[in-house]
Amino acid sequence: MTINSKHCRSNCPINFVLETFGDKWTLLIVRDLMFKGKSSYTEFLQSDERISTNILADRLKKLEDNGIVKKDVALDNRSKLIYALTDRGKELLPIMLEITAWSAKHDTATNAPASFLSEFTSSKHEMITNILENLR
Amino acid sequence: MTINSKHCRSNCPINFVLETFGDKWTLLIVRDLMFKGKSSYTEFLQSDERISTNILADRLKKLEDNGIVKKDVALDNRSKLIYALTDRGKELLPIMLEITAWSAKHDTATNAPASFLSEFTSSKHEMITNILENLR
DNA sequence: CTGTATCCTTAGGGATACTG
DNA sequence: CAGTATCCCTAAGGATACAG
Repeated sequence: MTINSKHCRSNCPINFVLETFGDKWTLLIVRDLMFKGKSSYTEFLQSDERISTNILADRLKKLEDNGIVKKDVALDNRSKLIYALTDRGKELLPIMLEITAWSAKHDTATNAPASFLSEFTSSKHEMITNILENLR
Repeated sequence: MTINSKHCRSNCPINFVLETFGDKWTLLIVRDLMFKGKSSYTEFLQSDERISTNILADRLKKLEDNGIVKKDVALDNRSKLIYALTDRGKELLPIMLEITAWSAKHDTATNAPASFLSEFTSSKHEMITNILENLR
């Protein structure tokens, strides 16, 4: 499957991710799934950045269309829907960690744990496999 | 220096980069500086994605304000201006490479060299120091 | 709980002309 | 060469009400 097969400004790989993630909201949903243990619509709504309901619905749909997120009925509660990252979505992890590292280094106000930077620098690979194991 | 000290939706590191790069154009300028050897206003204008002149001026200004890009007079031609990445800008390289790798894996139309993925996977660190050396 | 629908406002962006 | 200045238009986004 090719993402955004319809309209692409160029065939550049950087531009490719911009077509999907080049807005202020999409990546926050990925973050919530990847690091915050969130999986439901209402949980996404409650993030600090206060996404509005119509934007959230739109971005979730696009993420599904692009094969980054999948939606399933909860096993324990049939009226509840569960969002999760697909394998393709999980593979965004190295990007997300590099972003976190860059921010942690350059933004004094960032809330990344102080230990993160040194841990990431010294054992990047172990950290990635570790997190991936805990992502179901 | 703290980027975006004025208005921040949250103190999350992911959100932090979104405040600067969460649009369709900013990262393309970084790409042009980092990988395409571009350094002048007119060179940026000529990219495949066809940025318009007012948007380019706006994004260059913001990148300067955020300490990611610096502007200098050319040594050989005093009426020519040269843009370059600051150290902070160069430190975006790991993010850019991870983005390229993800795209190369998931977009069949991407124009990243076929060799890139295997080279990046096997010798990430060497690749990064190599590129950094050639970035002046 | 998970969205739609609607309304309204603003920001982003294209095109083009012009300038020191 | 490196931008400003305009004009205009659309997409993005906030608020809120409503619905299966």
